[in-house]
Amino acid sequence: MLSVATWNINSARLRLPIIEKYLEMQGPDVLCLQEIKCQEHQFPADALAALGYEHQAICGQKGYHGVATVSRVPIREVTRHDWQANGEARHVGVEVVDREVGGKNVRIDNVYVPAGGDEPDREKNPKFGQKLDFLERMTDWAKSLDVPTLIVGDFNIAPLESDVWNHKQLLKVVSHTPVEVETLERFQKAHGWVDIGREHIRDPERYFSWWSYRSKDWRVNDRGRRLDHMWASPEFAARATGHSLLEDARDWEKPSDHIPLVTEFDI
DNA sequence: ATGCCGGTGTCACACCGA
Repeated sequence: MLSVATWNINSARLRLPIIEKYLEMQGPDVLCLQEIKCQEHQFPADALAALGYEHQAICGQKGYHGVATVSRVPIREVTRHDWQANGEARHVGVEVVDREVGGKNVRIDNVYVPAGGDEPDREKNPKFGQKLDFLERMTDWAKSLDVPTLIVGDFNIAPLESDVWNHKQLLKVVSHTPVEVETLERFQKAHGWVDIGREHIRDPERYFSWWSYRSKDWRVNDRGRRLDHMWASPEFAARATGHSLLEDARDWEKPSDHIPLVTEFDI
């Protein structure tokens, strides 16, 4: 049994109390955090180790972005890709020690895809181009993968109509534009990734993982999007036995605007 | 719904999120 969770935490330091609450409540074997918003030496490593998450791979930077994978089962950091080619901390890849699928140790890649700015036009908005380029480099990486891999994190794209509160209203909003969805589809096809979330909560059922801070009464208005994902190699995904969301976490004290997702595997 | 919120960093604001 191996359980893996992903959560865009929007500051690991500010939200240490709810990280601890989550780990004590759900106790996944591995937790992948995005937007830790700190440098590696500022990450609350000791507090998480005290809860049993002593194996850690942290890729941070000052103030923004940053990812960390913490685990209570042994992991080995294997890569940090700079898929945006600008030095930002948006990926860390680990191997899970002695957990095999098809005779090979499984890998978990934790990624924070760039948001992409406001305007969905790479001529007017360089950040949008950087987001697409990031995904193209991820796709090149995926083509060469030869180990069972789980890639999780904030993809900052809600690909399906049922992944957003209003498909038509969001067609020109970055995160749900056709060009982003097509670019993500090319990534998916490059490795045959299985969208584990949608294997368990099937389209067209509502499935959101993020609600803006700006919309009051998030539960009433429910203007959410599915920006966070857990995608696995086919043979790895076949071992998934369960998948769930923790919507209640959006109402915790000083909440993140994202909620945690977790998948259990028979490994 | 281009923001009514909410992070960080440096010191009243900028910049970022999506």
